[in-house]
Amino acid sequence: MNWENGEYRPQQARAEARKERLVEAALALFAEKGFHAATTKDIAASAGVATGSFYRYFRDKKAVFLACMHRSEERIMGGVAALARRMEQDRVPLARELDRLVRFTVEAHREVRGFHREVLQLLIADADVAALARERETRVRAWLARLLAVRREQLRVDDVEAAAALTLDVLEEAAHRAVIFEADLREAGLDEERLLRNVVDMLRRYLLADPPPGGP
Amino acid sequence: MNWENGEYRPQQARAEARKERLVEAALALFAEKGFHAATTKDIAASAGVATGSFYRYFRDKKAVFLACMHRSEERIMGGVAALARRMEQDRVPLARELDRLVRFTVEAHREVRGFHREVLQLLIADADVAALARERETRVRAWLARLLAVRREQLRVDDVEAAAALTLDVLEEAAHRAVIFEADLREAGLDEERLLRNVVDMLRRYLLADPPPGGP
Amino acid sequence: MNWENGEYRPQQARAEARKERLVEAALALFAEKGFHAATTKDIAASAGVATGSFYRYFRDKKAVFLACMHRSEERIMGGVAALARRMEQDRVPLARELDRLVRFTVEAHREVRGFHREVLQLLIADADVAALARERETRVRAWLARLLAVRREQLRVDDVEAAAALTLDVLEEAAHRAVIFEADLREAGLDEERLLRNVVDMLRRYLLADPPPGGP
Amino acid sequence: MNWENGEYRPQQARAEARKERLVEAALALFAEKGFHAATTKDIAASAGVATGSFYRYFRDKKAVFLACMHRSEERIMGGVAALARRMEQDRVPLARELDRLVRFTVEAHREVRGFHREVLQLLIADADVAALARERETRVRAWLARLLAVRREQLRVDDVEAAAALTLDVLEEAAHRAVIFEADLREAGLDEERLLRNVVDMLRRYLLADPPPGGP
DNA sequence: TATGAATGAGCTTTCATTCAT
DNA sequence: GATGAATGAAAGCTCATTCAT
Repeated sequence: MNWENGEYRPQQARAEARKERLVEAALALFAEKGFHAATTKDIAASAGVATGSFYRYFRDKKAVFLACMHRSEERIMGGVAALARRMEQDRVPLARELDRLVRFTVEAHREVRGFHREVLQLLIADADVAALARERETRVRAWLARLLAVRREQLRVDDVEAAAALTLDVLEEAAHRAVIFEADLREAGLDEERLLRNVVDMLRRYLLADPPPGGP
Repeated sequence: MNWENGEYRPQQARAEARKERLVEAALALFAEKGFHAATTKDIAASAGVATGSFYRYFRDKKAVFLACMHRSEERIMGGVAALARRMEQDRVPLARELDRLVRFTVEAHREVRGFHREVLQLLIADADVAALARERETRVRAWLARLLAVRREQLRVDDVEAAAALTLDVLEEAAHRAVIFEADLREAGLDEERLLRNVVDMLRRYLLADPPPGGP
Repeated sequence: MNWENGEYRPQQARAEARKERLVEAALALFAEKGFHAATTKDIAASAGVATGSFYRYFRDKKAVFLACMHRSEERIMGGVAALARRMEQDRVPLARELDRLVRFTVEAHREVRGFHREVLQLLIADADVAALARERETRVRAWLARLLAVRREQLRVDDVEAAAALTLDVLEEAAHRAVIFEADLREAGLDEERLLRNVVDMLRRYLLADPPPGGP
Repeated sequence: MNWENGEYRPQQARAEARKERLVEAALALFAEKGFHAATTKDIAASAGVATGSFYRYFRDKKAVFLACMHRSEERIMGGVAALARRMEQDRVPLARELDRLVRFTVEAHREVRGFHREVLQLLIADADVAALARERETRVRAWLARLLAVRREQLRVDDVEAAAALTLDVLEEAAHRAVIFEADLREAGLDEERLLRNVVDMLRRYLLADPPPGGP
């Protein structure tokens, strides 16, 4: 057999597809109903497999949650890598890159959605979840810190570490607002575009030595 | 009888005190263990009443959660009102008020802590929770929008609505970071003070027409 | 609360009766179907209570099994004590006492029956069961050793310890045969009386310096 | 096809070897972990065949258990036959033959060990197991009865049938004690040798018209 | 009215058995 | 024929809710 971290590593294409479907189903259900409310039966049924089959691929419910976290990270990091490549190819001023970054973060979160909430939830209770989440955070933060560091001459802030951390927080929070609570936005008489323009403006003012003139 | 929104409105002082204790106990347990892990038996026992008595005061487990949300709002809004009064009494430039606001938000969250996490959790699955949360948000946002509006001459942003919304998001997110994930902060080589100074700086640059010179 | 060794010690008469019924039902079902085949649902239903109620009285399935062992021991030891008293009152030659002992052992086992088999079964897998069983054995063996020791002048064997152990084995085995496998006996063309007379005869020849003349 | 009593009767040598291995593996696992704890997956894996192949050779789990019983009987009866032959060759007094018989029984049980326990277990719940066990018992008892009958002039008991039955019981019980519960023996301050000498002594006193003088 | 024992639906997980490959 | 992944019924146990006292 071929087990690793409570997950079965399938050799065959069909098995891989099945496991894929299970992770996908779990991701959706965790996002929709939360970790506790989403039952393994639900997940299996939603993936079109029998209850027992779930346990061929994952040692227990937590294992599939961790797999979902990995999946979610892959997506985010895949996007981040693509973005980084694009930024490398056509160099533009940081002011415009910040705009891209904000738009990208929102799009990336649109897929991961409610699942993130569950991670925050289990973070407290479970050490494995906490470790994985922190690891991911650290990686993204490091990437952003490097990004800022190599553009230091454009910055007004000295403390690049702290700036990266706060920028990331703002990006995430804005994405949450835009994606998860669109209803809130509407009720507040706002819309996504108006919010995001303000976010970009705020980050520019905060980070850049020479922000573009004009408000959001 | 006198039921309202799944809660019993007690006439007698003793009953009022009991209900009080139940909400208090629930708030603590929800924050500590989460909505699902905190059992009604736990809550009742922790409040010093019998399991069955719980259901004299609340229609079900969700009802006490909503009551906790009200309680949590009362606290926040009480603090907000006190802050507003203080701001009214000794008028200082918005730049300094922003500093106060950030510190206050962190302190306010320190008390409500884990419970907030649960609200975010149930927000998605439950319409009542969502409605209540939105209502609260709206009220706080309106307050902040008014605060900014009357200091319009100090602002560089025109869209006060959007600015209030974004400012609130940043405040909340920063509070979460500072209060809930201190461990993360430490691991990232940061500390609360460094984070908060950056938050204040960012908000000043974003909001103020004439921000104080110097970085965070 | 009042928990002890995975068992709830009820204060009230009604609760006591319920627990009683549960132990009784468990004893019967374990004897009839074995530990694994007897489900907690079965036990609860057979005792006339809900599944969940089972777990108010016993921490888990093993706990009720241990309770059954205690119950079974109480019965055996109660009988042994009564027998010992009777033996004390009207002193008769050991030869006749052995007859009594055999008859008594059979009767005692008739009640406990198949449950004993389960004890033997779980003995191997579970340390708690093993400890309890060994303790009981030791106590009975000690009692029998004392019985023989004070009648030493009637014995032909010197090694009272070993004699007591073997006698006990023979008693138990004979009781099993007589009680559990009556069908076997019948098929073998035997009957209980014929078997027991042989047992008594064997023990007399083995133990007594001066066994009564004549065969079984 | 060629099915019989839930077992497939293979024609080919390779298939025969496979079935053999399955029975052997099952025997070991039943003895080690018990009927319920030993899974068909375990058994198949331990025999080096696929899970599904198990069901080509046995209708279900019970079928392999019955096959194990047959296998166990073959062993016992093989040993009995060998013993009988040896007894036929060098005729010695029954007193010495009893000693051999006791030692032999213990050795025979040492191999079958835990499996016997499982038979006792399933005996009650399952008619087929009971029938098979009874059949085996009957055969051995008949053999012992014949053995005693042809040595009738050395016996003090008349009822050879009953004597054979009881002797067998004692042999089995002693073997159990000696093999399975060595720990118990030690705790009781005894050892195997001391127990077995007493058993031989007891059987001699019980069976023989002219037992050797001296105690165990 | 307050109590807390009783309820039972529903959860996660296991495993004898089947069946597509 | 052999394989081992897939199946799903059923296990032990929990807990929101009810109800007799």
